[in-house]
Amino acid sequence: MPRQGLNRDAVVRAAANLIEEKGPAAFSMAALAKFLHVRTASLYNHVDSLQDLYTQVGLLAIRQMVDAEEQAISGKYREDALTALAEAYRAFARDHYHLYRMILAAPKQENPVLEEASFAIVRPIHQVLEEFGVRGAQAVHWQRLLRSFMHGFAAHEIAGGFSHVPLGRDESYRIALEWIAAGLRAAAEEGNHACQNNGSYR
Amino acid sequence: MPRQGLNRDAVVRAAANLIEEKGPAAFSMAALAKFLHVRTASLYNHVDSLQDLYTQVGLLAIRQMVDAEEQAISGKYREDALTALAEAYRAFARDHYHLYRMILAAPKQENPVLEEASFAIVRPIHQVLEEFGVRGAQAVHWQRLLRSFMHGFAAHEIAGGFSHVPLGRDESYRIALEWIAAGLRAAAEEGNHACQNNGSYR
DNA sequence: ATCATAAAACTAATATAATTAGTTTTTAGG
DNA sequence: CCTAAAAACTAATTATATTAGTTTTATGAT
Repeated sequence: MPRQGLNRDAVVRAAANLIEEKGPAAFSMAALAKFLHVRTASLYNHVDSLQDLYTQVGLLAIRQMVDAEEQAISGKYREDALTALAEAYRAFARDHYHLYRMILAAPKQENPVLEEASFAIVRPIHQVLEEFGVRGAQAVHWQRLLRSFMHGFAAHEIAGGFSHVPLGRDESYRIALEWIAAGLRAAAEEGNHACQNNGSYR
Repeated sequence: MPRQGLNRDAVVRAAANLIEEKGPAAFSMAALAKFLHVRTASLYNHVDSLQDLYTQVGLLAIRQMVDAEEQAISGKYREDALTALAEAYRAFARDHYHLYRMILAAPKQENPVLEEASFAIVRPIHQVLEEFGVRGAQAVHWQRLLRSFMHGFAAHEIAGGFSHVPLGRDESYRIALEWIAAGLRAAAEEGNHACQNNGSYR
């Protein structure tokens, strides 16, 4: 048994690759073990359980996604940053869609690690909103709108839910983002001279 | 063996109930069989496979959701209809969130049945857009925006992704819908006196 | 160099899952 | 009342995750 030199990280990365390549349906401890030229039981030296492995893969996916987002917006501002962010989000979901699913597929109970990591996904979004001058409570509301839209669009695109009509999805995405950008400008404007009615937004 | 009087429909409904109650993790052919006071193998008289069962449960969920949407908007118009539709969508996802997941969890390959049924989910949305006077290509784009937002919001809410900040999610939802309504009014307006530039939207 | 120890692999076994084949029982219609 | 299809059953197969206990390999201290 020539030692394989595995560790937790290598196992998680291999799992992510395998899931991304063949899909989660084809994934199993046995499949991963075969891929790594190791017996199934050996994986438990590095990983607590299949659930644990899934959690780790989810964390990895989140980190990759946040990286992509931050890279996309670096050096860009306002509308450009918004477009770049949204395009990066969509591209990641499209190109790594098995991984993308695992991010939100994690059960909401427990998993404080994943909870915290998914917090990181919001940071680039808030940065863009900040540039638009949208702050405070408004920033929370608009972050939710933007994130919901991006995720929903990606989810439908992945599931093939937009394919009935051949009309360009790129076009749909662009139009939606333009309207959201207009909303951000309006919200920033409103936020500027709104000091007396601080409690009621809009 | 006092015959249980099962049929395809009863099995599917029981599966849906069981999944909704205990979650998909606790679901299995064995669990369903026990619930129905039947041996596991007997289920295969009514259902081809676990996959088949999942597909059927997904179809059932879609039907229930469309019903809820149509009931919500009946007798309402424009902004009222939009609000009612969105609220019904969100409520369904919240109250039946295990079922809601199965709607989009279906693999995009095969499953023409489910593909067709999910088409029905769009109909109520288009009806609302029609009332706003949004038609043609615009209707497709705005339907995608609205549907993406509703799904994304529901998905994040279900996953607990909005809970970090205690700021009201109801408020966020309301604000977003108001902005979308404004967009629909603008799109309808633009659509009315746009006859020469038919090809480029916005 | 050697050797003790912890980690990393292994073998073997258990429990549970989905699924299929083949058999018996029930029930509804002629 | 009897027959044939449907609905239940038993039993077996294959695959899964997981655990216990064992052997091997590196590595770091002597």
